[in-house]
Order: sequence, then structure tokens, then C-alpha cells
Amino acid sequence: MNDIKKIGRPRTFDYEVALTEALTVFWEKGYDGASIRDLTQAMGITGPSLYAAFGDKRELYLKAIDRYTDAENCEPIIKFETEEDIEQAVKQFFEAIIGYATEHESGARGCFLASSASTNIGQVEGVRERVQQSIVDTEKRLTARFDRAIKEGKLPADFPSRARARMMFDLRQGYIFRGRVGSSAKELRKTLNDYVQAVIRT
Amino acid sequence: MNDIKKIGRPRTFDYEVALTEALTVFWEKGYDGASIRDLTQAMGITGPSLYAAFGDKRELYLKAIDRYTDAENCEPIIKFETEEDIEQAVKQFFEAIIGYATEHESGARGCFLASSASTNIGQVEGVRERVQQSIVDTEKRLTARFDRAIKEGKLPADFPSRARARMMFDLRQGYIFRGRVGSSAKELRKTLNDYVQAVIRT
DNA sequence: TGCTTTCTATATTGATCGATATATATTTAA
DNA sequence: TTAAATATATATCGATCAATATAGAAAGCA
Repeated sequence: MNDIKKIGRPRTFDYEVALTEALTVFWEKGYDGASIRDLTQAMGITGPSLYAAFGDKRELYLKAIDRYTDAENCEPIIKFETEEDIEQAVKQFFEAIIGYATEHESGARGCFLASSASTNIGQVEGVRERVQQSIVDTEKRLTARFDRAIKEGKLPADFPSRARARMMFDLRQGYIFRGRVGSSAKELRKTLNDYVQAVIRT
Repeated sequence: MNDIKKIGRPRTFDYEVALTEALTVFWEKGYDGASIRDLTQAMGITGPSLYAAFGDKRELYLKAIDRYTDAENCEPIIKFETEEDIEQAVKQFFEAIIGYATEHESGARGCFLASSASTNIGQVEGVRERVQQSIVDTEKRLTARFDRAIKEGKLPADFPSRARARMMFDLRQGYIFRGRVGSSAKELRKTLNDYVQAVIRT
């Protein structure tokens, strides 16, 4: 982003890589559960370097949230937006969610915002606004995809795009919760078709 | 429960009351966020009394979960089970969920298991089993209510009771998440009718 | 070559963490 | 009345917490 040579000794670690490592630690252990030691070890830097580059623990956490929001292309939404057939699009969305919810053995499952960040809303200043914004952005994208299907005549004109976008989002929370508790992908798929029909039915 | 006089000095605090206070603290601050100081202050007892009566912090947390599971009559489920009309029953279920998700100003919102305990599954041994059992029990009760409606002829014989029970449960997660992030009850009610129809529709 | 700037490494800060040792108070049983 | 048992109160344990002061190392600029 900024290749201008700066005066002084250049840092020997990669900012983005270190931030991604920090995100993983926060994801697995939570905000309180992640100690500065845990973070610096995973990031491969020392305490002073962490504080110089990222500020204090709270700022690092907020930066990790922003990194997640920006970098995460969010496969489920991408699938939903790119798949042509609207029914298949909904199905692929949920399939991707189920994948996210079950594939990682560690604590870094599902959605970082939904599983981890949301629990620190009342505790860490700045988290609430970020999670709220993420919800708004996600719903807009989901709603827009439904509106597109309406224009293309794939869905009736009175299709409640926004309500169904929210339904997808809320059902997603259920999948993520179940995955975190330990349900298998196979188990989660049992309701998949029923959920797809509920979303697109008019 | 046990009024038999025991040898030695009797404890001067109420075990159940203290445990309920501990539950509130864990609910608001999370497992890591709740310090022994926080707990003893809210419980009105000293450290040694806490350790003598409840074991260590982890055991106290598990006891708090059990207390929540046992004591919490879970208004949403009760409403769903007692309301005669099945459509009204589903609606009352979601209404109660919305109430839970939005009414408390503190961090003790929604469902303790879904919002707090689930985040400590990989960290605190014994939590996963308890949350899993809670999901199983809840789904059984929800499914049974639908089966009853089928027997009464209020729902068609091929109504997918279990899938719809899970749908209710998963949509519930969405409401709880939104409430935690800051959505108002009014906002959450916007999708209520659509969700009710999705659940009972055949 | 200095000189300035910035990063890294070591060491350590006061505070707080979970947990407990010790002493004292209060009860029952003998 | 005494002994045993259990609770509470005080004080504090070593470990770890988040955060930083200090000093040395590595870069650009003169």
C-alpha cells in the first residue's frame, strides 16, 4: 500500500500477517481469554512491537475485526450472489454456511463477528458499531440479490426480499451455533431443503 | 431440600441465592471476564467460602449452567406449549424470544447458553455436553408440540415437525444475536409474521 | 563518517488473577 | 464443659495480567 521508504529501522515483521494471526487467536480464545503473551507468540513479535504497531489490546481487537470484515470475502454471500438460479443460490449459501460452521477443528468456527465479537459488545468499546454495520451490509447484499431475481422474473413481484434476507441471516445464526456446539455437517444438512423452501416460497 | 442439622458452623449465606448471583455475573461478563472478586462481591461471600461451597471457578460455572437449565422455565417454550392455537403458539414463542432478547439493559440478554456458555465450549471442560443436552431437550419439546397439533388435526399428517422445530430454534438464534447487537423489539417484530408463516406452512 | 529515526530485545512495572494458609467464630456431639 | 467439625475473615501466595522504560540494533540522511 505504502512503499515509500521511511526513516529509521524498518520493522522485520509483516503487519498484515501478524494481524491475521492475532485475529485467529482472538477467534479461538475470545477477547479476555487471549493474553498479550498468546498474541505476541502467535504473531511472532514482542510486546513493545505489538504496542507500537497496533496500540493496546482493545485497538488490536478492533483492527482484527476490521481485518475480518474487509478480508473475508464471505464465501456464503459470494455463492449466493453468483449462482444464477435463485433456489440454487439459497442452497449454496446455506451449504457454505454449514461448511464454515463445521470445518475448523479449532475454536475459530463459524463467523468471528457472530461467535466471538458479539459477546464482547457490552465490554469492548467500538465492537457494537462494527457488528451492527456488518449486519446492515450483509442484509443489503442479500436483499439486493432477491430484488435482482424479482426483476429477472425469477421471483414474484411481491416477494418480501428484505424479510427473506433476514430469515437467511437468522437461520445462519442457528447453523453457526449448532456447529460450534458440535453438530456435524451431515446433521445440519437435514434441514437444508426445508430451510431453502422456507426462504424462497411465496 | 435437606434440613438435617449438620455438625459445625452453618453457612450464613443462601447457596441458591449466591449461585443465582454468580450466574448473573457470568452472564454479563463471560467466563474469563468474571473475576473471583466480581463473583464474591455479587454473591456476598468471601473467597474461601466460594471455594468451599462451589469448588473452583470452573465448577462454579458449570453449576451456574445447571442452575440456569433447571430454574429457567423458559417462557418461550412454555408459551409455545400452552397456547392452544398452533399459529398463535408459534407467534407467542417468537414474541417471548424477542422479549428475552431485548428487555434487559445489561449483558444478561437472550439465552445464557446461546450467548455466553457456547463461546466457552472449547475452553471450559463440561460446557459442551451441557449445551448439547439443552439443544436436544428443547427440540424434543418443540417437536412434541407440533406432533400434538398433528394428532388434533390442526396440522397435516405430513407436517415436518422436527424440521420446523429446528427452524424455530435456529431463527431464535438470529433474534438473540440481533438483540445482543442492539436491535429493538419493534425492529425484530418486523419479520415476526413472515417467520411464523414459514414455520407452520406446509 | 556522524546524526536522527525507528524498530527490536530485555527486563520489569504495579495490578490483578485464581486459589489457599492460617486463625478465629460458631455450631453439634459427647 | 470439652472436643470435633465446619464456616468465615484476614492476609497473602506465586503466576500472570496489560503495559512500558531502557538500551541496543538497523535503517536513511547529511
